[in-house]
Amino acid sequence: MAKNLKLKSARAALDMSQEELAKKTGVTRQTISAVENGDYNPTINLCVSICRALGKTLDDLFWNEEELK
Amino acid sequence: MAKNLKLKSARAALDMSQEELAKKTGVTRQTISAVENGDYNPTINLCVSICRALGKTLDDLFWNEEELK
DNA sequence: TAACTTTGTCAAGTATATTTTACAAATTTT
DNA sequence: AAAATTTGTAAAATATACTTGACAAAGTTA
Repeated sequence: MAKNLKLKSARAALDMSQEELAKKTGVTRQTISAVENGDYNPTINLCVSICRALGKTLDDLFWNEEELK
Repeated sequence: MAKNLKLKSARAALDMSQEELAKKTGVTRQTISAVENGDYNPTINLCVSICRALGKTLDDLFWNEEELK
């Protein structure tokens, strides 16, 4: 799976560490790392929590228009 | 968890059965039923597949602006 | 350069998403 | 009304999301 660079940069834009984001979303730092690196397939609830913590929407962070698999 | 009525109605608008949607998204009919009825928390990949099958985006079907939990 | 923070990763465990099989209720079609 | 299709649901099994603990590699700050 591909890295999620949109997520990574949205977090960087807020100068927030993976640990901080993890705490805000109620999940582990390792989980945030894995999501950013595309190591697996998070649940929609986690995706929504991440979006809320970063002031973004699902389409902003988890939707890729191009890759029409 | 709440029912996903946006999904249910998007599918109805295409006159597509749960079975058809299940086939298109590579998942079981029961899984589609469970997602529509809010019985659990699907993975983002499944949500994206569903969106693609219905010609919608994640924000269309899985984002609720109001409930700012 | 040395302390400190941040990030990647791994292995073993737990929780839960998804499958399979199956049956009944509800809806639609004939 | 009967036949056929669609949907809800349930129990047991499997796959995988997520946790915990831990260590090393980068990156940042003093």
